[in-house]
Amino acid sequence: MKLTPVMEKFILHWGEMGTRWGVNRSVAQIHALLLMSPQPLNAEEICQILSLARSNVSNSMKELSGWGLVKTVHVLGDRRDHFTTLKDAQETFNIIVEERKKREIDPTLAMLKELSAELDTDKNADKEVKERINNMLSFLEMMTSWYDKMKKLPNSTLVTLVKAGTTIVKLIGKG
Amino acid sequence: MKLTPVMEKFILHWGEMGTRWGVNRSVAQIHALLLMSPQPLNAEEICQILSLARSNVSNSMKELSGWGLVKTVHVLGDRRDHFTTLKDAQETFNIIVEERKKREIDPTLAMLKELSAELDTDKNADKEVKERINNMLSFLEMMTSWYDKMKKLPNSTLVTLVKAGTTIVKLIGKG
DNA sequence: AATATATTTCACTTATTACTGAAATAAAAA
DNA sequence: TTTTTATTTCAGTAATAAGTGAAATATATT
Repeated sequence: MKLTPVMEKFILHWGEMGTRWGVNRSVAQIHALLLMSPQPLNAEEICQILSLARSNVSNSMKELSGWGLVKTVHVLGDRRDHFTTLKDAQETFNIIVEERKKREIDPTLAMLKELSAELDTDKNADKEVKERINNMLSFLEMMTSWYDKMKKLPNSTLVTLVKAGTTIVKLIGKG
Repeated sequence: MKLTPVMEKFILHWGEMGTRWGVNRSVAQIHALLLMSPQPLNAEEICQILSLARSNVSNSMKELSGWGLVKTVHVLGDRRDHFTTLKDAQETFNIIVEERKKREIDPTLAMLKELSAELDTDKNADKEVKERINNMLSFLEMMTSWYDKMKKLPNSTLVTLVKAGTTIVKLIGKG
């Protein structure tokens, strides 16, 4: 496959953005390439298009699979693995949010709960520190319980909600 | 100031999490320390408590100020700068979201608009590529316009909304 | 102005992460 | 079973980012 200038720009931008999100450039570039590619691509093709080492692609595919962003598919009469990614922005977003929650928010919640418990049994614990830990803990709990409810809704309902925007505020009689 | 075991755990965890979010460990640790500290701290104290070089603290403070997370204050009769951070989880969250939007979403939106325009003037542009770029663009536009509306609301209203959760869905007659 | 203190800059070192290429392993075809 | 093809592992290298300490600059005090 030959990259069009548009594809190339997209891939390069995605690669740079990836680095800001703790995803390495190769991984993000491969994801971007698969987003643009009309067909699934095999590892060899990815190497060639992005000028990456075969081993790098192999590891990157594992990383992307770990995020649930890439699927391995097969082409009739071809032994090699081929890769595709979800093409819908909203679904992609949902997956990334879910993964980040699992990797970053959940451990933080666990840590805060632990600390909160420790502070409860400690008589000379600083009151302010206690307050702040609990403030953080309840904020995160509020957010995650909201998130858990929202993720049960179908995407179409979410879109309706988001588009309704602040008219909801009027319905609920606040603001 | 002497760190309690709770503070220490919190700071170390925050430091690790920072690295996953593209913030370096020192910066995140300093932020965590200021979150816990009852009083504003000067650079020297921060060095000593976290065992960091003076220059590292200097640069980290600049980084944190850039994010709008830290304020410089003064103590009567002391020439040195002292630093504090917002103590409220929700406000902190708001600031970080706003900054990340500015740094990551806005440039991506600009890029997508550019590509979308390019594809419009290109007669042999791949239809699918066009579709995906536009799908992404409209998703991000939807999200940012929603975000812009939400950020105008006072925090208390947001809390009400979040706590209402899916009961809103019933009000709006969906799901 | 001279001295003392506080802060920043910068060249350098150290640590971390990304990437490569060769070798090992796995899987299929002959 | 041997050969071919595909994939992964891994040790080493390259690139990047983080952190240090000395020197320079800035700011206040005497």
